[in-house]
Amino acid sequence: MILEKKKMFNDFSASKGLRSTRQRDIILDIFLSTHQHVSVEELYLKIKSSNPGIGHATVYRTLKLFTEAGLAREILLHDGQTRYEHVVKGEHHDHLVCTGCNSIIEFEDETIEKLQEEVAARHGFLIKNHKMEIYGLCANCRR
Amino acid sequence: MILEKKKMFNDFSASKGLRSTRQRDIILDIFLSTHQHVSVEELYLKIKSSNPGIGHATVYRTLKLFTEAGLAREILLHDGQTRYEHVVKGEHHDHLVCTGCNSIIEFEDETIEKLQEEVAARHGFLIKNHKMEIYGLCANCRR
DNA sequence: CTTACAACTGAAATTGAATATCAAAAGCAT
DNA sequence: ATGCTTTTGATATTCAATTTCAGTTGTAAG
Ligand SMILES: [Mn+2]
Ligand SMILES: [Mn+2]
Ligand SMILES: [Zn+2]
Ligand SMILES: [Zn+2]
Repeated sequence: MILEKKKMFNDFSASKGLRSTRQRDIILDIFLSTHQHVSVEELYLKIKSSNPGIGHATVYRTLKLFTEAGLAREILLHDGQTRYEHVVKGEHHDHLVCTGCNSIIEFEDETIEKLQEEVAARHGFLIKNHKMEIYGLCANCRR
Repeated sequence: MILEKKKMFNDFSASKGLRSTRQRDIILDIFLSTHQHVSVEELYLKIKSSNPGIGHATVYRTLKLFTEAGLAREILLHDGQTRYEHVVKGEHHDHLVCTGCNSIIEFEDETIEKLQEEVAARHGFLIKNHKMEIYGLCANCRR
């Protein structure tokens, strides 16, 4: 799982002529060890604690590379913090976002995905990706 | 249509004890005259050209009021610009966003909306609102 | 093992959207 | 008209994110 991701990034680096650096290895390790939907700042602080030398800019740059390489996905919620989640090959999910406690529930719905394809086809539109976020209150926050 | 919106905002203002000001009237007029999905900066520039006195902050503040009043909706795409679109009472739509030419196609799909309700119900989640954006290439940009 | 050079890094500066501040102006109930 | 409160807008500030650039590092060739 983790090795597979590292291989993915190695292959990506090779294909792009990128170099292998200590910083990228460390950032990938720590990213893979975080929970889903980690914010850049959260990740940066976690990295700092074991590797004080690594800079802000490098973390931002490297997360963009992970996204390009297909092992991370950018998430923009409504809190001004960009988050990244882990991409699992062949899987896709969307989000229920609780505005009460900020928790995020993931879900998959094959029928919705199919209908999206149909909508796109009806407009001659070629889908690259999509996002769907449902905002509201989770079971805990409702009562 | 436009009169109805103005009434909506008047009612909202009254209910909140807000005052009626020249600036809010102008901003509402010009907002209602813009295309869908106008960015704050676009709107601000349009306002400036006929009303040089009106400030940046007022435009931001007033758009938030429109959103609260239920006649505008905030849209965050991936270009770092907050956009606002017109809300038509009783209607809802989502977006196909072309990454080639930045055009936006609106669509409605009642079945998808129903399925979202079901997903939420399955998780005991109470929906307040949602957004769905499908990114890709429009018919023109495909070829 | 050098050397050469492009890629990479990180501290610091910069950008840019959005918000906060606060004195002056304007709305409104009396 | 008066008095009080809201609103405004120039300006400052915030904060995430990007850019800059001099120094460092990876790597391929000699
Ligand atoms: Mn997720
Ligand atoms: Mn729209
Ligand atoms: Zn919750
Ligand atoms: Zn297009």
